[in-house]
Formats: sequence, C-alpha cells, structure tokens
Amino acid sequence: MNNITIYDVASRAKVSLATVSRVLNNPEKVKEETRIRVLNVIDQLGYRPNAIARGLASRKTTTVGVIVSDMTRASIAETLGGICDIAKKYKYAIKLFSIMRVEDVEDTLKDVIAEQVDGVLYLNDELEEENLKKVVENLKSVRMPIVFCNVVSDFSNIPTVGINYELAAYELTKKMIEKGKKNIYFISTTRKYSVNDKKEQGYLRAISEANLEPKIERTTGDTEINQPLFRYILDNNKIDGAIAARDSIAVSFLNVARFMGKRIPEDLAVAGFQNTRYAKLSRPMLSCIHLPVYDIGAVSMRLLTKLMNDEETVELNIMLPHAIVERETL
Amino acid sequence: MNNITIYDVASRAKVSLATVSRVLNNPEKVKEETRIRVLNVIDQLGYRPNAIARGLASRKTTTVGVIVSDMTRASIAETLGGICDIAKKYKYAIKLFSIMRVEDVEDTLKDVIAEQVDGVLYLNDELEEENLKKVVENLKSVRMPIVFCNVVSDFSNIPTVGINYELAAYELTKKMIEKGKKNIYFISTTRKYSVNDKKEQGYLRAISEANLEPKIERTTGDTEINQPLFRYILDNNKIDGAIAARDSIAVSFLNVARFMGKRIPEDLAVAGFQNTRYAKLSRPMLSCIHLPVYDIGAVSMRLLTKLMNDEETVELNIMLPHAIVERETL
DNA sequence: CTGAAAGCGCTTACAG
DNA sequence: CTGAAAGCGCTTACAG
Repeated sequence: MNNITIYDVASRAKVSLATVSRVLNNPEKVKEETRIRVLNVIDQLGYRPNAIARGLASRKTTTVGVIVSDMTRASIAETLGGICDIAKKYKYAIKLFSIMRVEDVEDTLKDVIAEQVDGVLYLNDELEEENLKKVVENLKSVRMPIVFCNVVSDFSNIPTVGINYELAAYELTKKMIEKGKKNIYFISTTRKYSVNDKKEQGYLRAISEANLEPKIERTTGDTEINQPLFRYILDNNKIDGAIAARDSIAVSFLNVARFMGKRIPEDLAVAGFQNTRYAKLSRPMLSCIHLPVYDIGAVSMRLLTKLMNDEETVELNIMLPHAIVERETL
Repeated sequence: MNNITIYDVASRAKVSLATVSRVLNNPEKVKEETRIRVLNVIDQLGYRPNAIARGLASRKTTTVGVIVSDMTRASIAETLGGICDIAKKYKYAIKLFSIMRVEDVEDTLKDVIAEQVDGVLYLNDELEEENLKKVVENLKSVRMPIVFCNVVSDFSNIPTVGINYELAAYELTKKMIEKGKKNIYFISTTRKYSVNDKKEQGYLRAISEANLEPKIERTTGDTEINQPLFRYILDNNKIDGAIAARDSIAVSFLNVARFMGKRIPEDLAVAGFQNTRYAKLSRPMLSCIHLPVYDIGAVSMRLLTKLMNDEETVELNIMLPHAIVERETL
C-alpha cells in the first residue's frame, strides 16, 4: 500500500536504515546534522513507518484493545470519545472488539491477544463474576495490562475507573427521604449490569438507615413493555418517589405518572442516572445523577498508558466525582 | 505476549511451519490426515496466529479503519454497532480513528495508511468538499478501498451507503403541507453536515412545489442557546409547522412551543429526523423520519468487504429505505 | 502434498 | 555516532 519504506528514506538521506530508525525512535542517539537531514527526507517523502512491521519488530503495537458489549448504548459512545481523544494524544491506535454473547468471551479474548495490542480497556459491564474472572485470567496470563472502564467487580486488584455508584445512589435516595418521601421505589434493569447492582446497594443502604421499606422493580429498557408495569406500580401503591437506574427509564416512568395525574414532584419525585442531553428535554425536566462518562473514558485510557509504560501509578481504583443535578422532578 | 508460535505447532505436529500456515490459509492444499493432526495441535495449544506477523507477511491485515469525526454523537454509536457486527462476521478487526479538527484530516489519513488497514469506512459527515477531496485522493493514491457511510458528497464515483435524505425531507414536508400547514420552518444546524444539507434541499423542493415561502433557521445543538431563538421564531410568526434536522432539536422546539401554549399538532406540527429512543419519550410523542442507522453501518461494512475482495458489486450507491413515523406531533 | 528458503518492513543489540 | 546483521512470526512462490 504505502510504497515509501525506510529503505527509500535511508538511501535518499545517504545513511543506513538503522539510522533512520534511530531518528524515529531514539533521536538523541543521532548526531544533530544527520538527524536533520533524515528528518527532511522523511518530510519530503511523506514517510510514515509501517505500523505493522514496527509492531512485529518491536513487539509493541501502540494499539489498545477496547472491549465493549453493546456498542449501541448511548453512554458507550461518549466514553469511547474520551478514550479516543486521549489515545490520540498519546499516539495509541484503538482496536474495537465487541462481545455479543457471553459464550464469545474467551474467543474474543484470544482475538484480542492475537491482535497483539499493548493493553486492554474493558467496558463490558454486564455482571458475571465468573466471566470477568476469565477475562482477568486470560489477560494476566499474557501479562496484558488491563483497566476496567466503568465496570464494577470484586477484583480489587484490577485497575478501575468509574464513579462511586453506591454512594451516588445513597445520596440520591437520602435526598428524596429528606424531602419527605417515604415510599421510594428503585427501578432497575432486568439485565444485570454491575453498575446497577451498586446503585441498588446504595439505595438499600439509605432506605434501611431511614427504616423505610425497600421496593425494587426491574424492567427491560423497552418502552412498550415498561408502560404496563409502571402503570401497575403507580396504581397499586402509595409510591411517592422513584429512582431509576437510567435516565430513559426515569423519563418513561415520569411520563406514565404524569399521564395518571400525579403532580411532580409533590405527589411523586423521580430521578435517574446519567444526565444525557434528553434529561433536560423531558417535561418536567428530569433530576438525576450526572455521570462524567466522557471523563471516565479519558481517565481510564490515561491510566492504561501509565500501566503500559510501567509508570508508577499512585491510584489504581479511581472514583471520579459525581453530582446530583436538581431540576424539576425532585 | 502470546508465546505459542507457528513453530511450536509445527514441531509438535511434526510438520514444517509452511504446512501449518497452509492448513490455516489454504486447507484444501493439505492432505486430510495431516490437516487434522495439525488442527488438533492448534486446538490443544490454543494457538492463534500473530495477526501482526501475518499482516506483514501477507500485506493484508484484515483490519478496516473507521474514520469518525465526533464519536459522541448518538447516531454514530448505533452505526458503529452495525459495523462491528458485520466486521466480526467477516473476521475483520476494526481500528477507530477520529478527526477532531479539520486541520488533522491529512495527518489522520497518513495514520490510517501507516496502520496498513485493508479498507476504510468514512463516517465523517461534516460538509467540506475540499477536505472530502483530500480524503478521496489520499486513499485512492494507495488504492485503498473506501466507502462513505452516511456521508453525502458530490463524488458520485465513491461507494456510499445512506438514505435518500433529500427525498425523506421532501416527503415529510409534503406530508405537513397536505395536512394544511402553510408556514413550515426548517430548523437546521449551524455546523454544516452534508446530510443536513440534503434535508434542506428536500424541504425546499416541497415548499417551492407548493408555492410556499421557505424559512430556514439554524441552531447549535445547545438547548440553552436554542431556547431564545425558538421563542423568537414562535413569537413573531404565524408558523404552523417545523421540521428539525434532528430529533433532539425537534423535542427542544416542541417544549418551547408547548410552553407558549401552542396546541400540537393543531396549531403547530413538529417533526424530526432519526427516531431515537427519546422520540417516543417526548410528550406529545414526536413524529419523525426513521433512519436505519444500524443498518447503514452494517450494509456499508458489508459493501466494503466486497470491495476489499474485488467481488463484483452491483450497486455502489446504496440508499436504504426510510419511513415517516407518525406519532402525535404531526 | 510437503519442506526449505526468501521476504514482508521494521527494531535492536553488537561492533566499530 | 553509525552500520551490518539478526530477528520479529508469519506467507508464499519454488522445488521436489
């Protein structure tokens, strides 16, 4: 494809290819005069070293593998944005891997390893400790640096960046309680996400501290299916608060509640997690926990670069700050 | 990293490394007995060929480069999902490149080429024909197959997959006109996206066919800034219809209109483009053009595989079907 | 059908 | 400071 090789540069600059390689990788080892000459030729020819050949020779590909389950989820996109920006800054390329079915975990990992990436960012937050274990073991066995990006797990020795979901949910629940709510529901997802599990725990802690009764419901994300469930919850209960694991669920719940004549937030307070653009577009405007998803991506990529370069890393489990955004539903 | 090499397999299977390579790449050239023996060893050892070495030797990396401008945009995520799924199916890896600033175009392209990908999917839909030209020329010069994924351009000879935005906007506008609306605004984006340009054209065609007066406004995506503009539009005019280039803008506009007491859709019809999950969550529920963004990704990836393998491709400019989703605002 | 050998485009000790 | 040479782990004509 790219016809210009290191040989072309070398012959044109009247040096050996070793020298060209050095001005690229260890410029300080080359006499300034030679270096400048080579650099000029590189520039003239528009030479870029073949990343594949370089990867083979140096056993470093300056590529990181990003493992995702469901690309489609909105938060993933922003997190990827953060990852990309920082990767670019540190000159890493990004290879994307998706694990569509749990059965594919090991196979995907073999792929990742075969692709010779220098490190892995794991954003697959479906809660399956056994599978997570496989991931960790596979990667450890080849000494591949890994960081969990917004994935909560019991592996305390794996570098992680995220937020303190437990605390965030705790604070949010507590805030509702302080506002006088006594029948607060937690609406989680049917599918198990590790982060949602933590939110649930935080909710439970606040509820039990206040001696209230915990009430947890689970929904699929699907609006059509939610409708009857939400209606049922709102019909049969003296519910006066609802915390949803995701903004979209919260808005969906909010809509049903309003349709049924509930005054928000007097009769019913509602809150979600994420603070997407659409939180502001709901009516009334949704209150929620703001998740710095872009930053989570950026910071985890940065952490990974440190790990790949054996830099000293003070903190391996980074919790980014969260915030309660109070709008109109709380 | 991966310690098991083709040599290990060869010696254990008592064949030469050439034979191992053949069972992997040209199995039909190997005697069945030998093939099975080798396959067994591969299995036992869990051998995966080093993709980098393979890429260097064969000059095929079975990797495609995906060039994106703003990862953060919601539609990109779903499109990426389609790309990933099909890439996986055809055993291609995906490398992600972002072009953050226009100045980076050429530099990013050099990166892409240096990374030795076998083909490129270009999803950067900011309208800049000159820059698009650079992209095309750079890639053509190294004979790199490329497909424009949801990018509209004047380069009719570049394979493209998307929808007929002009027609979609035309139909949508026409539908509003048929419903008796006479003062229909088109609300586009300040930033130039090639697809939005087409939408504008379709809108204009329908408007002029009906001898109505075209009215185009542009907004940033930012809700805070939109508010006053929308208020202004709604205040000063006998507007009775609004088509927004994006769902989020449509919902935002809808909210302001309702706040000002407009009855939807009697006083004012509103429609958007995309059909995100949130279109259903607005109140009243947003009518819009449904864009098959996942499919656009999937189909363009499929098209690219054909191009990379020099398969005959009947259609190089694929327009996927769109649809008007009528909910409550139209 | 199989093996020996050259080569893909680099990096990196090793000499000098 | 610079060059000759080996080697990274594969693929692929070329013989046989």
